[in-house]
Amino acid sequence: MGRLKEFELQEALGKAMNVFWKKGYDKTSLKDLLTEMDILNGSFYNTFGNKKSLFLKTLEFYGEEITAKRANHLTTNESFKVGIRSLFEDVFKCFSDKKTPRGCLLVNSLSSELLKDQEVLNFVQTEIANFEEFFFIQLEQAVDSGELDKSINPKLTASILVTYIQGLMKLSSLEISSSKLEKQTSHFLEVIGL
Amino acid sequence: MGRLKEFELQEALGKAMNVFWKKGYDKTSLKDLLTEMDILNGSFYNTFGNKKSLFLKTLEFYGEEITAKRANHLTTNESFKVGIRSLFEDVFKCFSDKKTPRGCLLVNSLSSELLKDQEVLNFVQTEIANFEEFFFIQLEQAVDSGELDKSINPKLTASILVTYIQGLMKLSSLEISSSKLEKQTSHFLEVIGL
DNA sequence: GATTTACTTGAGTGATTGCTCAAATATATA
DNA sequence: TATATATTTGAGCAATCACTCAAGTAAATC
Repeated sequence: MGRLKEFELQEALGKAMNVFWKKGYDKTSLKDLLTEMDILNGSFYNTFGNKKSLFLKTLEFYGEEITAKRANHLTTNESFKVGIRSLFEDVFKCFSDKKTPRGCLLVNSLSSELLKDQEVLNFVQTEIANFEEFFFIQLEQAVDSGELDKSINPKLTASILVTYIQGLMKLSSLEISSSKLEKQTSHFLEVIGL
Repeated sequence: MGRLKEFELQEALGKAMNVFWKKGYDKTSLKDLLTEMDILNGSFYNTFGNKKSLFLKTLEFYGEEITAKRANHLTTNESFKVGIRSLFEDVFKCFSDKKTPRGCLLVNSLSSELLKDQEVLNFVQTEIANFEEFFFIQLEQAVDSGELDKSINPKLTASILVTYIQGLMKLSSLEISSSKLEKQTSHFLEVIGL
């Protein structure tokens, strides 16, 4: 059965994700990745194929580890209003956390050139669409149950939320004051009726 | 007084901006720039110093050429409501225009690594702050004149607008359907009372 | 213990990166 | 027309890029 792997795949993937998150895809060199993942050239290409292929795997990892956990705030809390605030609280907590890179992997690491790659573009589009769909379902439930006002349009509100969050992630990577973003978000939620 | 320049500075700057806009800072090579600007190595370094210095100049150029013209929609139209819709119309027109790169130069070209450069970060932060301040002033006027409801908070609304627009730019670079973004934006404006 | 198989190691690939520099060229002034 | 000065030209720099490959090593199976 041959020699055993000397590193844990999930652990290495997590470390790679952090590098891409912090430096962006283009500015992350193989040397950066190998150093952080603590493996050598051969092991890398043997396991992950190439840089882009690893990147796609870290996008998947991000979806499972980060986005999914954030979505949980909506499903585990008793109401949408409480849940969505809990979700944003989590986002802002990450902004202050020095260990977590600011912003969102999707926002930070994707260059225009990289998005010309159909495989990457498709993956990201799907990820965004899923996130929006998730919001939509949660919003619809909250409207149907009477928690939220009937005047709220779940479809459009879901897409507005996604757009706003993308902007928030961008601004946070511009080192805009976290408390400023927190205040405006709180106001934003009230104004759109959530 | 020596030999004359064989290219127009503003024209070359505009061409450079388009390359950065389309490919992002990192993925734009000097070869890309020289080809598009139609000048040679020496002329480049003689005139612009280096790649980063040119980039900062194109950011300035973008502020004057693109952002300023968009701001005009608010000052030349008779009301804020009409003006802001005219501004967004302009943005969406650019999304459909094949010649203009999708999204915003600031959103597309800035990598996390580049933002670690204090000069770049400061410039972008100021640009964003100015844009927000402009919205604030226009909103305040519209509220004072009675065009907009007194319940509208000009400061917070201005920052929400900036965040939303940043998100819109990001999503447009992800090739999200322009008509979808147009519909949700129209709804967004109504919901926040504009 | 021999063989097979998978992983690790590290030197090395050609291509590309941003940038330098000396020589050639063109223009305004003396 | 001669001189001073600014721009253009293109070869070439060291560094870095993603990636390859052959040799070495460790484990499972026979």
